[in-house]
Amino acid sequence: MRSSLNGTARSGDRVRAVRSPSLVPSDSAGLGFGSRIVLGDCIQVLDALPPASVDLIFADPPYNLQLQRALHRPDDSLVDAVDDDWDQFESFAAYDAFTRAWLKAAKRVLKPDGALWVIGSYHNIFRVGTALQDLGFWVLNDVIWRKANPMPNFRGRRFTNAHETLIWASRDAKARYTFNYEALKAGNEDVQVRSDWFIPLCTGDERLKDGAGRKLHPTQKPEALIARVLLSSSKTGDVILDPFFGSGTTGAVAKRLGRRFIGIERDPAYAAAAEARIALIDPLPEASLANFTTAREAPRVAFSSLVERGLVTAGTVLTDDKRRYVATVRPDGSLMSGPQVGSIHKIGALVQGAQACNGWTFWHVNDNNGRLSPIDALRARIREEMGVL
Amino acid sequence: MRSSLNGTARSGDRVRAVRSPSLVPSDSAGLGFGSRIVLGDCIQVLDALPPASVDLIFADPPYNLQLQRALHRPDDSLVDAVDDDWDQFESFAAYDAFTRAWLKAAKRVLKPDGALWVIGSYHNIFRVGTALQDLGFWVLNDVIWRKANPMPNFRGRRFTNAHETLIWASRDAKARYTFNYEALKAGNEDVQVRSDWFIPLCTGDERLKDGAGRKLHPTQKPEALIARVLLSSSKTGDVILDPFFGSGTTGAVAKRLGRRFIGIERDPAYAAAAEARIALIDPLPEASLANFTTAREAPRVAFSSLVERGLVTAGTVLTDDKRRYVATVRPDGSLMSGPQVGSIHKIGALVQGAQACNGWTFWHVNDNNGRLSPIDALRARIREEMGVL
DNA sequence: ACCTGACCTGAATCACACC
DNA sequence: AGGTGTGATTCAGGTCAGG
Repeated sequence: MRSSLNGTARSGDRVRAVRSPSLVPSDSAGLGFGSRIVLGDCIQVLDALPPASVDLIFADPPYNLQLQRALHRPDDSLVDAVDDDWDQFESFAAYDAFTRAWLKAAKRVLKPDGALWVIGSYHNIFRVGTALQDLGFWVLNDVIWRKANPMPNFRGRRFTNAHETLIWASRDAKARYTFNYEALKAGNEDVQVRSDWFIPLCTGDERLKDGAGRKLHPTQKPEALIARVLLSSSKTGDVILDPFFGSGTTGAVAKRLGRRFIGIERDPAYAAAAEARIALIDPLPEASLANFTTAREAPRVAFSSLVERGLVTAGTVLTDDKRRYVATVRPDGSLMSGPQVGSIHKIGALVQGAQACNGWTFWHVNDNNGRLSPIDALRARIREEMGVL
Repeated sequence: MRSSLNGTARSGDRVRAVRSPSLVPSDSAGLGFGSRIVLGDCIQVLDALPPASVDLIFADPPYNLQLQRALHRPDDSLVDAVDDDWDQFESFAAYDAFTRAWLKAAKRVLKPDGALWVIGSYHNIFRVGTALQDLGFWVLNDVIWRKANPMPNFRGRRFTNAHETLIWASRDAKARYTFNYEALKAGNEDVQVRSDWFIPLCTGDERLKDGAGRKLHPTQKPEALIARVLLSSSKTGDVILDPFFGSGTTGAVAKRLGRRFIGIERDPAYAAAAEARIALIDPLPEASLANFTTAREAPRVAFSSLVERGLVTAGTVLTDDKRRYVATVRPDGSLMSGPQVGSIHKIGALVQGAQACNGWTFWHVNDNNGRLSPIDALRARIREEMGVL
């Protein structure tokens, strides 16, 4: 397999562009001037690049998921798992060795003031972060990608795995890394951008499909995520390197944002799809580059947050407006009526024998004057604090 | 077993309860029955506790590298790349050794089905997560505490560090850990709780002050955060251990929520402040804390018992809710569909060509009005008779 | 054109009691 | 202790067909 990846390379030159490996920057593949996709093993390709030649690296390495068995949704449909060969490692030690090897090679090609982003999940991100630190990278932030629409936990055995983690690190502690603070703040209603980013998954038209209409790549990232990475920590004209290029999202975003890129990918099918994808991208007019706003928070408020903040205390007895029914607040934000436990809505429906009930308007607390006040009034106070109306 | 929890203090031990190290559980310090604060080094105290005696551990370990002079010698630290900055490697190695030592000691005192939470930031959480995995803990989720009111980044050189990371891990991959899924969902608008939690910092009256009005402890965590941890992954009466007790937030929340706790703290001033703080806590009313039976835990009912009791008679034809499939009840409680005979679940799956099927909710009978009613409703009547809801 | 509802899908470490 | 059978469990958002 490995030989086929670079079998066309000349002796002593394992680095080759998918197409037109010219010696000067060109754009015959439509990737943008100075940009290219290189087919091959990422460590070998990195080792063949000149040292200190890259401004920023974005890496989406294998996560080393350790899936035990098939998973079905409650409707019995099968979850399309990431079970590709490239994500299989024998042990944590094997994964660590792989991680240290590519990080070390990546560090060599970074300019002295360069920086690196890596994305991962709890399966691998701790290994990556530890390796980074051991190799002398200097962590600047860990950033949370909060998924707007994550896959639920179908068996109800854990919290919804609703985020992934990115680590942003400079080459070393002395590096004068790029951070476009003012532009980010200006695009964020004049508030500093936080370390938690709320961005939807890559779905719909943005998701690349194969000939049969199936997803081309199992882990394609949303362009909005990469755009925020590049806009925050690179400049126009910078060279961005992605050692696990996959479907080429980094290249697509880099081209659109006026950055150059080097994408390394060992699967020829992915590399070809990426090339075709990126060729269709039109760079944005320079004037328009740095505008993004953070997504609005979902205005949903959990009853449990009222309990957490002490607006309603556990043990409080709620009633309806005519004091016909009662229920007791539990510390987890559920309600109890006799032996029944459930949400404010479920228990509201249950005590009335109704199909459904809006618990926010149904249930009331006694205010200081002995008058009843709906819990919805308390929710409004939380929303005010959140800045959401 | 419970008496042995506090029967190990001997003269010469550095393990000592702050007050009243009695041989039986007591509450002379007002901490709640079975709860206590132990003064001493966390590893030594952990080693003196009986094995497999703790349900849940919550740990907020130090990450300040200056604390390392008190750390233990490196045990199995990995010697790796030769070009690393030696000083830095040394300090990380010392932190790793400390982390592995306390995690190993913590694992010993956990019950087989116990679990552990650790909180940290990008300075230390990767080291902790790696050590956890290497020691055989099984990560269940990483959870993001999104701070409602984080400290801004004053110099404008990074993203606002607006979150901290918690790792929730069971003692090992086989552990049947506690997760109060239904109650959490009920308190969250009937939507399962995600891995990102939005909670304010500990400020105002909740923040403990010293005599001069300065904050008593530099990293006091909000009670709301700990409450969500304990409510999600422990039961009333469980023993919660906090090896870095500090200002005693874990104890305060545990007492309020009807859990027992063991707090280990090496600073007598913190331990004393924690004790005083916790003594003032009133546990919530028992009515709001009662454990309840979830659908998973409800006693099994055999379909044959419905037939035996005449709730369904042999020969009845069952259908699904859309009357697409039929099957006939046999006197032994099995179903027959054509030539196939099997359980309500097996036949339900078979007629649909599905992997699995919950026969209780799939199959229906015609009630007196000619409407369909799931056989699960009949099971509920049996469970009522049994006194279980 | 617009609405409704059925159907599909996403980096997932997703049982457990009983014999 | 290993094999077997029961039976509990999903959210947001997109597409697409049909009215």
